Amino acid sequence: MLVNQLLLALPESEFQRLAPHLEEVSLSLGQVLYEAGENIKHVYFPNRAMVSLIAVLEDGSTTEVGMVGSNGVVGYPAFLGGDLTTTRTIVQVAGTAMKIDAKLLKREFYRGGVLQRQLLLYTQALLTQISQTAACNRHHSLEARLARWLLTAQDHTASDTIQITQEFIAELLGTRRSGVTVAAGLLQQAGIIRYSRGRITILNRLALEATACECYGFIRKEFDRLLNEEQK
Amino acid sequence: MLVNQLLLALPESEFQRLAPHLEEVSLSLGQVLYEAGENIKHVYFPNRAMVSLIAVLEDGSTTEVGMVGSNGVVGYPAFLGGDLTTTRTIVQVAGTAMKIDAKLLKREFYRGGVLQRQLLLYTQALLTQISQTAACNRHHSLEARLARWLLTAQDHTASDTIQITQEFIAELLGTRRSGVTVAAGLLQQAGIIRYSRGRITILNRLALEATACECYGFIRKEFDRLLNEEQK
DNA sequence: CCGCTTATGTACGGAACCGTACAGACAGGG
DNA sequence: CCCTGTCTGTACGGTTCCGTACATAAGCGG
Repeated sequence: MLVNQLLLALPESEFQRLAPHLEEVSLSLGQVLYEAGENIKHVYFPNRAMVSLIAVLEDGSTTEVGMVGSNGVVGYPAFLGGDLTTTRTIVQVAGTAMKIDAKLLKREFYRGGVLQRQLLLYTQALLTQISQTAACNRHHSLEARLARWLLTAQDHTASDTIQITQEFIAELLGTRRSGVTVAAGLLQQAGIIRYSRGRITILNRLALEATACECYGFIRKEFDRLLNEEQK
Repeated sequence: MLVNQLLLALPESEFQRLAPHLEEVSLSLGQVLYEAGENIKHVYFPNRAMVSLIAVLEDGSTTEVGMVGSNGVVGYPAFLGGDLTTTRTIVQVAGTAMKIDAKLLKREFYRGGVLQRQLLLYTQALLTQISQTAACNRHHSLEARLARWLLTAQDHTASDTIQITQEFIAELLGTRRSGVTVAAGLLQQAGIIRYSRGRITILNRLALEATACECYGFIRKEFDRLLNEEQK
């Protein structure tokens, strides 16, 4: 079902131009949408799925720089014009997305209109998210960053359980797996989450918010400002 | 003198539309172009000046997320549409810039054309820069990041001396001043730089490149690809 | 030339995290 | 029901960097 907010914000006439070319596809957990350096052929508008943008360093170490959910779009190089992406892009929470040919979207983008405006606003929101993440990575503790990640992940899903192993979280946070085990253990002991073999359940969201760094609220607020204001 | 590459890349006709509204202003060291959260009234196209985008956390700690020189533009929220900026923006290397009213630039941007294309390509380059910085901040040592910063700063200036105190570098790298002293001391002992009361001279650029992390070359290559390719 | 401000050098205990290793615990297939 | 692969818990020395403090040095104004 189409729930992507960028698409839903389009006026009927603009949406009808895209509609024939939108294909609903299912995104499965772990699916790689693009590898770093790859040419973008398709753009995805997630519906209740969540996708990570991951920077990959030469030694193979990784860091998640952005998370895209049903309020966003995956594949910004398609409309910004650079074509190639520099971040590995992986499905983190399974779901569906509306898929569209990159060149076609680019053509529609250059017509201007609400589509263009929405995509540019989303780009700015993403810039804020990534910028804040860069600062967060310098200043905030692993536990705080883990809490932030869990909150954001939950925002992008309906449910309060997330399927992901500690190994994978470690790659996103750019740290060791055993570090995640310790941090997650603290949260679990405090009764904030429950953890078992690749399934995390959030038990106490308020406490999680208290543990997370400011970056969670900061980014969320900016997304609201940029993307939800006009729906009033 | 106008040397900003984004403006120079415009065809004569487009440039003439902007020209009457462009004002050459001098940017002095330490000048704050925008504070975080501020509404953007003017956009700047630097000429041989360098400007830092700085994320500011609640406790006042800071981290530089991007550096803009004469190949770029300062004030992306003006044309992306979000108006407000979330990063403090400071002149790091004095020089001049072409200044233009934000609303006016936005209007020209929405006409499409080469201006729009150039600004969007630059936005993608900036996204790459910030993303890489986020990963860099997790994985690379202070010394490597310092070396990268010096190289990038030199790229944005004509000369091989940079005016900046260790205190200020510390704020950009998101670390302590005394940490910078140690890292800079290592570079100085190796004969790579010379340092004295707010003036750094780069003596051996090749050695500096060997010390810097991969992020320097990675970002530079992507900027070349996106912004210099079409001038062929 | 003196004194003051600003910039840099250095030190030191402590915290967070790394790299690595290994043990235990759980789930699913044979 | 056991075996195996996967996931999680834990440990430990080492490293980097933090927070803080204090000392030295370089320039500038008077």
